Amino acid sequence: MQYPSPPNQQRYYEQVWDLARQVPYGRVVTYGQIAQRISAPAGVDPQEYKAWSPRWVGDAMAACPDDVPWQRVINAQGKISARPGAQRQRRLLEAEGIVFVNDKVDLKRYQWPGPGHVEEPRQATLF
DNA sequence: CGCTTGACCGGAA
DNA sequence: ATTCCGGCCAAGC
Repeated sequence: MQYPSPPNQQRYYEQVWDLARQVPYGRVVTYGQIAQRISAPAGVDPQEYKAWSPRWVGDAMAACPDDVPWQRVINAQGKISARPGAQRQRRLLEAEGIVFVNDKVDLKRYQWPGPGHVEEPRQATLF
């Protein structure tokens, strides 16, 4: 497949890394989510930005500095994108307390920002 | 130089 | 639920 890159790629990547660094321990974000939080670079058609930016975020993550918690960025299906190293990513997330069911995490529960975890339905404590 | 190859996503079939 | 499709640049070999 063939796809465009952002103008000023390096600066775009840095914006991605800055956002990724804000994801707390035990939480995840999606590529598209990070892309949405970065405004389309000047000269990029909004429609085109919407189409390609999630991939750009993926490209940025592939080249991220060591201080970025790269393991917390996953795809919009709640899965780890296939590649060599995917298994290591899963281990790191599990070590943060994240549970995988059928190779997928519950985004409602772990996606950041958000509540952080879904309270179990609890019966009112009766006296 | 000319290939090849990419951490994605949403809508349609 | 699953597969297919469009989106059309730049780094590395």
